[in-house]
Amino acid sequence: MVEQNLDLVFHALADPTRRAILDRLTEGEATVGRLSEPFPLSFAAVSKHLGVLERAGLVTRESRGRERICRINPASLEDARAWLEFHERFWSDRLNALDQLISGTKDR
Amino acid sequence: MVEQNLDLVFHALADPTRRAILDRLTEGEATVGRLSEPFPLSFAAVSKHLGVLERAGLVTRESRGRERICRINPASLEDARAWLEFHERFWSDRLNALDQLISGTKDR
DNA sequence: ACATCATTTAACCGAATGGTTGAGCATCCA
DNA sequence: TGGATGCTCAACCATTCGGTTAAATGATGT
Repeated sequence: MVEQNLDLVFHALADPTRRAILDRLTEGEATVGRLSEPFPLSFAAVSKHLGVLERAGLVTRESRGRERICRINPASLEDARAWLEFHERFWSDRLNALDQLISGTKDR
Repeated sequence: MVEQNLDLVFHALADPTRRAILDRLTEGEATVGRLSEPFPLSFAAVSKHLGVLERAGLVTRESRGRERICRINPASLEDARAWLEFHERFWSDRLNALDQLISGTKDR
């Protein structure tokens, strides 16, 4: 559940175009057309990227007339950030202790 | 540079097997063989996963005799965590302001 | 009604991913 | 020396990915 969500979120974030889209969305909501402007990509390609972001829960698309306006949904980021923060902190805290432990016990 | 590193790190984290490997490595260093034990995968598959993690800078492999011992390198996580934390905080801070802005320009 | 605009969907393509098996390379040990 | 062990590399396969163009859907405006 959370695990699979992490798959989707990390996968979505692993693409520079998608991260750029998210960056752009931090300036405020935008339509698909407006979002695709800065990219040398087809309209459809950006729409696909938005699909990936939406499936990961990072972005919501809402129909307004014939446009679809996109917004960021930071909630999904929280899972990923929590995972990273936990692991990073865990490792940082343990690093010295681990080194000592390792050199003392050898692998077994 | 940082951007490309984010590609590699997020991509590496987008796979449950690789996250499990990282989880396992938090318990201490381990050889490739030991790491592959809990997975219903071939040895070579796990070795490949470790390659992905290593290329992302998340893991280091060091030869020790005929074994290769793997360790976590939390430094690379930092980039990803920083990216996420910045964006999440940015969005959280902006969310209310955005809502107001939006409901001001359009009815709600 | 009609043409146009905004967006998605479908079909397709080349490249990358995640997996396999099997060969190859060091290293350890009897 | 020779055989087993630990691991990587190469070749292969099916699936997914990121992109394209073209057709389809749906709302707008005249």
